[in-house]
Order: sequence, then structure tokens, then C-alpha cells
Amino acid sequence: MDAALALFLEHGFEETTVDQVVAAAGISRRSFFRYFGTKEDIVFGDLAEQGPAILEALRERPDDEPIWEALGHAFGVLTTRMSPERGAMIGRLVTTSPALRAAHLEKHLRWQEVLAPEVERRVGTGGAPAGLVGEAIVATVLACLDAASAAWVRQGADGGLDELRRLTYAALTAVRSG
Amino acid sequence: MDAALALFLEHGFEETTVDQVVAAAGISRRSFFRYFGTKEDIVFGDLAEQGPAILEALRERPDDEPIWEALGHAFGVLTTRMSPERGAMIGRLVTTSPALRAAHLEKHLRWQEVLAPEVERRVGTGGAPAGLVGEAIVATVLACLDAASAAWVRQGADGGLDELRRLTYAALTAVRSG
DNA sequence: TTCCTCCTTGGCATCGAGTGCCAAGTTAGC
DNA sequence: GCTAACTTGGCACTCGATGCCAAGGAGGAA
Repeated sequence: MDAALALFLEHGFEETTVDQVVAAAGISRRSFFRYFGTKEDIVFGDLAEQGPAILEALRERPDDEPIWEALGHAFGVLTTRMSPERGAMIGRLVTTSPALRAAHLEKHLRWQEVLAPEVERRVGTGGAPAGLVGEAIVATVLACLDAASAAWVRQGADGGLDELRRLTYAALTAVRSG
Repeated sequence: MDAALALFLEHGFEETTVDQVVAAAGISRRSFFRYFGTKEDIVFGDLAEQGPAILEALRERPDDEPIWEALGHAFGVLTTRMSPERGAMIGRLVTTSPALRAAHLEKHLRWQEVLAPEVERRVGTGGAPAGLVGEAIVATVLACLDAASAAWVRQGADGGLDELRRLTYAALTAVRSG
């Protein structure tokens, strides 16, 4: 991972081939694909599989807490498993590579599937078809998180993860009162 | 396109190779890739390039119209360029193929880039860093549109595009008042 | 130690998407 | 009927990804 990320940051993600990565890491191509299902997995690590952890954090929030705050706290568990430096690096890579952006969004969809039922249990369907409200709410939070991440990266990841949280909150406020 | 879509619907998108498509269509592999940059482009056609058309539709809405309604009408131009049948087919394929889903989201990002500045011109930045509010709002509308599309496909695309619009409206309402 | 077993590793062949290059054919204009 | 411009297809190649199999190394049981 270290070898790969260094190469990605220097030459770009698409421009770096897996062969270069394995050469730098001193392992075989075949072994690489045993540990990383895809080239994108190097960047995201086990982030895509954190859905259940986020769900658990959401379940621990009191039922009468507004859903937006509850989700904000739930996604907070990600920050405890990631340094601001790693977050900034992922953000920078994601904004410069379409392939990574697509994988990033796929990861969000995986989280969405896991979280939507619990969200809908809390807020109810409001008469809409099952699944609609839960998915819409989770997707909105993730959309605001992405917009905030982009702005955070644009300003050089200044202010660390607290600033990212502040930007996310600002985005959600704008969406919910605009 | 017709040959490919028939194969996709019958055998699935990932399971169908480009070689099968070009064999069915009676053209060469090389010519195929001159007209479709990627396999995914068969499904989405010129949809990804409709950003400017949506932007123009947004510009024609009065400045004092609430941004949500304005965006709702702007995205309406897509329905005028697509039959309900094609919409339902795209929706069905997208929900069953990760690769298509990724391309679908990439397309949304392209729209987002085009629309966000105009949205932010209308609503202002609200003191947040430039770009944040515009991106967040457009991304939220697209998130609700996706959730609505998924629900619409789940119920068999019943009720046509009017029903899809209704579901999108319901999702946005839930998000903005939940 | 010796033997057996399990797991890791790497090499090889293969597939599928996508691209550059070039030659042949087709169309359009004069 | 000639030429120029464009279209088509074949070929070779790159790169990501996967299945299969053989060669090792670690560890336990006798």
C-alpha cells in the first residue's frame, strides 16, 4: 500500500500500472490481486466494508435524536479509523481520477444499502413506497459529505477533520433550508 | 444499440461481451469502439452530454422560483428526450450491474459540474466556501432522483414518468422536512 | 528428525475492454 | 473517370483481472 500510494501521488492513479506497483513492492502480480481485488482497493482499503460499523454507531444513537445528527455521529466512526492525512490523500486522488471517483461512489452505495433500513425504521416511510425515504436521506447525507470533501480538498484540507465536519454541516444546512 | 440492449436484457450486462454485441450487430469490433467509447455508452447513449441542455432549461426558469422546483423542471427536459420504456430499461439494467451503476453516477457528476455554478448564483454561498452549496444542492436532487428511480423500477415502472416525478417529489419532501 | 498437511506464493495462460496504426474500400466533389 | 476525404476493418498491443497448478515454507504429530 505504501509503495502504491507513493507512486499514485507522484505519477497519478491511471498512469501507474499494477506492474509498477508490484515491482516497487517486491511481490508478484498474482499475489497482489489476492490481497487487493482491484487496483482501486489499494486506495480505499477496508473502507467499503465499514458499512456495518457505521450502522452499529447509528443504532447506538437515541431514537428521538434528529436523523441528521444521528447520521452525522454515525459517520463519525470513520474519522476514528482514518487519519486526516489519509483522508486528505484519498480526497486528492479521488478528485483527479474518474476510476477512483466511480469506486468511491460505489462504496457509498454499499453503505447506503446497509444504512437505509435503519434510517427508515426511525423516520417512517411517510406514505411513500418502502425504501424510498431511507435511501433518499442517506444518499443526501453522503452527497453533502462529498460536496464538503471536495471543498475541503480545494482549500488544502486545512483545519483537519473538524473543518470537514463543519463543511458537511454547512452543506446539510443549505440543503435543508435553501 | 438495439442488438446490444436485447442481449443485455436477456443475458445481463457484464455477461455480454463486446464481441457478442458486434457479432449480433454485424459490424467489426473496431468500428464499435469508434461509435461507443465504452461498453457502458451503449446503454446511456448521449445522456451524459445532456448537461448543457439541462442548464439551459434551468436558466429559463424565473430567478425567484424556489431552487428545488426550478431544478425539478430543468431535469424535466430529460423526459422529453426519452421514452418511459427506455427509462425503465435503463433503470432495470443499472440496478443489476455495478459497472453500469458506476457509469451512471459518473454521468451525474458531469451534470453536477455543469449545473452547480448556476444553482449557486441563484441561492448564494451562504458564507460557505465557493462551490459547496451549489454542489450539495444539485447532488441532493440527483440523490433523490436516484432513490425515486430505484423505487420506481421496484414497482415495475408503473405509472410512467409522471409517477417517477411524483416519487422524486416525495423523496425531496422527506429530505427537506424529515 | 521425519513426515504429512495447510497455507502462501508465483508463474503461466487466458479473457475482456480499450487504443494506435495502417491498409482497403466507399463516398463525394469536380 | 479521377482525386480527395471519410469510413471500415484487421492486427497487434496494453492493461486489469481470473483460473489453474506447481513449488515452497510453517507448524504439528509421530
